[in-house]
Amino acid sequence: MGAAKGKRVPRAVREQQMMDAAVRTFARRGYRSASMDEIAELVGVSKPLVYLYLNSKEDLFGAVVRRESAALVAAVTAAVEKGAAADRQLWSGLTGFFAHTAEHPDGWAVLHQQARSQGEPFAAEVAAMRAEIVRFVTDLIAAAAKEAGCAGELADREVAGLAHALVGAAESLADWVNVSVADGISPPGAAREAATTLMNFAWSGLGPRMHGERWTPA
Amino acid sequence: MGAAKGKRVPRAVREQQMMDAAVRTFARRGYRSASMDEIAELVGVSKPLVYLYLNSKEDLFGAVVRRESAALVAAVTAAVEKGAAADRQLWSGLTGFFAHTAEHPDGWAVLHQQARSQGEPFAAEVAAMRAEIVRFVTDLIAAAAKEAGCAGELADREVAGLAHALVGAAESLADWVNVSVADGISPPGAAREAATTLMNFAWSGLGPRMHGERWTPA
Amino acid sequence: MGAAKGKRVPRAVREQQMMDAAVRTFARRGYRSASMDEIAELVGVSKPLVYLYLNSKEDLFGAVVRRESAALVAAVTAAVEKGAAADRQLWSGLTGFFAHTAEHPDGWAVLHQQARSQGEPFAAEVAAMRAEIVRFVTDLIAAAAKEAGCAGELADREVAGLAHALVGAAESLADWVNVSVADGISPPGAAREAATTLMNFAWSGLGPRMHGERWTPA
Amino acid sequence: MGAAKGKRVPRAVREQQMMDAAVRTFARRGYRSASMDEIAELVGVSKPLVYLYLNSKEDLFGAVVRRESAALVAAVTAAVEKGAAADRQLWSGLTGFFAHTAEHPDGWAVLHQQARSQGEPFAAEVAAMRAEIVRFVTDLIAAAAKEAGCAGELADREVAGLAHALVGAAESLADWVNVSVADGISPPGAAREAATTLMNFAWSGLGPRMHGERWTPA
DNA sequence: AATGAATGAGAATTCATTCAT
DNA sequence: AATGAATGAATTCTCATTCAT
Repeated sequence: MGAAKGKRVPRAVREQQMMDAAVRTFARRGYRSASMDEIAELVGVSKPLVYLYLNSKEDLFGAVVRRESAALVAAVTAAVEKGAAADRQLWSGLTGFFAHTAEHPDGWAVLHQQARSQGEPFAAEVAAMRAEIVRFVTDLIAAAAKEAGCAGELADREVAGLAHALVGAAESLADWVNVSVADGISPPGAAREAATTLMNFAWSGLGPRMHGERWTPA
Repeated sequence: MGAAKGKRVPRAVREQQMMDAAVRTFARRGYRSASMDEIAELVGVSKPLVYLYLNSKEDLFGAVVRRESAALVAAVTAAVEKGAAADRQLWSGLTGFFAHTAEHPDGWAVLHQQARSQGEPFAAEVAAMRAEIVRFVTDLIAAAAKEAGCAGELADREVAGLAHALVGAAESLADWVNVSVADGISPPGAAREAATTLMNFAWSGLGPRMHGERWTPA
Repeated sequence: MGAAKGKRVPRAVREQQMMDAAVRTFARRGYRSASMDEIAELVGVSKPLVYLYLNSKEDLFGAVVRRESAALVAAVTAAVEKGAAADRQLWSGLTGFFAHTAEHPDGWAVLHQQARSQGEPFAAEVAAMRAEIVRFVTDLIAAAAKEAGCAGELADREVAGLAHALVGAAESLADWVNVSVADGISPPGAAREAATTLMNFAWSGLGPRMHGERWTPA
Repeated sequence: MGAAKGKRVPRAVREQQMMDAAVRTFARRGYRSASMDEIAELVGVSKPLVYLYLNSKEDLFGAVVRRESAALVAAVTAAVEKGAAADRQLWSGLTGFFAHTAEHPDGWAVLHQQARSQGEPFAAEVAAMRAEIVRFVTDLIAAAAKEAGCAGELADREVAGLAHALVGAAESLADWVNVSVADGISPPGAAREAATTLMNFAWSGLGPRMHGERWTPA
């Protein structure tokens, strides 16, 4: 892969190529095992150029983490149908999430598996991004509770717990979908299917679900 | 530090000491960054002895992963109230899971964060263990469906998806609980609380929950 | 920083700017640690321009050494009161030496500390310059001896030794004065003071000095 | 050269071998240009062993500087005839200095040329050692002045200046002797000759010397 | 049961230097 | 007169691993 070997590419473009290669390499090898040599070779460029543009392995990883974080948040944000009912907003956001992770499995692996298992600079960065999403979900749950006229039934801590559970469930499903799909089935359908399954689980609950009740996007 | 520096310790004991040190080191540094030097020093023995007993870093990590996997599965299995209703079994298993991860944060970190982000030998091992748990949950859900007289309502794939979602939610909650508790609240109570929160989420669903419905262990 | 960033500067001027930056950088970092990047940045031009004008790091250092050598020799030569008595000539030359090294500490550091500790091309260059000064001093001592009617008392080798001692004493005093003065006392006065101290030491000797004898410029 | 290639040498011995090789290499190449590879090869050992024992290039250089500093101070101290007259003490100390620098030219080069031109950690260390010697000389001059009944004639600052001049003269002569002798003439005689020349210069002064006066050790 | 001595193989990082414009 | 893009060649340092006792 790695960019047609044409020489003299402008810096901004090269930097993106380098980050692309880095995402791929970090996802496959892990932060420590990935070598700057491999990344440079993947871009079709010498190592010093990578250092000239991105300073160090640590900086490169940081830049990658930030870029992928921002992309994920942007994808989810863009997918949410603002103004809709809380459950509908949740469902659309989840659809965006599953679609994005399916389309960018390496970016997702860097965020979810590599960055979190590295020490403080990176784990914290991803944790912050995740906290942002958890907060979004928390707000939606609280909003839904208010809409439903539920007063005080749900303690703040329980809402937070539910949000964490929901986000964790989504992450787990994303992995499962990506693994079981590999790269065959159409992502759009799969993303909506996964989001619906999750809403059925989270919104309706397993108990009611067993009596044939089901949550639907409509 | 760690083990008392008395010499001439029997092999079986030394091996456990080494694995203890390895769990701690791998959890804190990650597989690649952890050094055999640090592990040996933590045990208070020389590196060659670690190699004599555990062969290689890879083997040591594998042994650690297997030991921690087995311990986790054993803890969950032991906690399940066999013969009880499906939801009660689920709840008791989750309680065991939360209690174990809270008591063994390093072991849980090795399994959940480190082993999964390493290449094939280890990721597969953890995946197998996880699959075992997912299958257990899947069976419980299916059993509950049968109990409820739900026929064909739940496709196999959907059940599998729900199980994955539930397991992911549990993992996420485990991290959240361990972080937010640090080492303050009593773990037993925290584990039951987390399990209950998760059952409320998973079994009753967010929708019903908002109208005051709540799942209880009793 | 450094030179105003105006473009299109004539070559001769740019070359001096580059050598100025080089003197400063070599003095502070040493030959090996100084980087062409830093020098170029200090001038406010790109590295290729430095190479275009000065060929290589080695050439640049050589040019700097030669320029600073010549400047030092010129300063001393200009300060010597030709035709005066030998001791008076020596004193005036020393005054010029101390004044120059105080005014050009970076140039002096490059000559005295950096160039001498580098390999053959540069150490030899500085040694040649130093030899020139030693010869000048040697001649002065020989002349003084002749004036004093001292015949054969002083072997050539001893005169050479005395000259080397005197030059070394001057170098040492130059460092001491520059350090202890930092940038406080007026350099002109300091230079004359140092020269007088040294003449007292070298010409009168410590023994006589202790009985109140003292050498004076007049 | 470098130690018979026999394997399994005790650590303490190896460390000395490494420092010997380092002195030689640093003296010839300079701190920056010397490579750990070359040092290791000179010892007949692999690079990792050098790092295992001496930590880093910086630490190795520091260890070398401290060892050579201590050796020089010890040599001078041992050579001083305690209790003798001030000039005699000075002469004997100088003899020790010239003998030591002649016997350990690489050590002297590391101290005088390399360490001083490196940045703060090392330059300061050598400066401290040198200051110790300057103080010793200062005290001798002051003592001589007191012996001579010279009261207040010599200001403290002038004494300090004279001491600096004397030390610088000695350093310069050491270089000159080592260069002009290379490794031919008997060092003991050369050291005494250099010391005597310097005492003639410093103690009697050039002026008196020209009238046939001469300082003698006796 | 245990260790001091030693290394092969790599990894990140830096730097003087050139090419094409 | 001047520069953005690019690299070959080191160099420091680390680590899993073994040997001889």
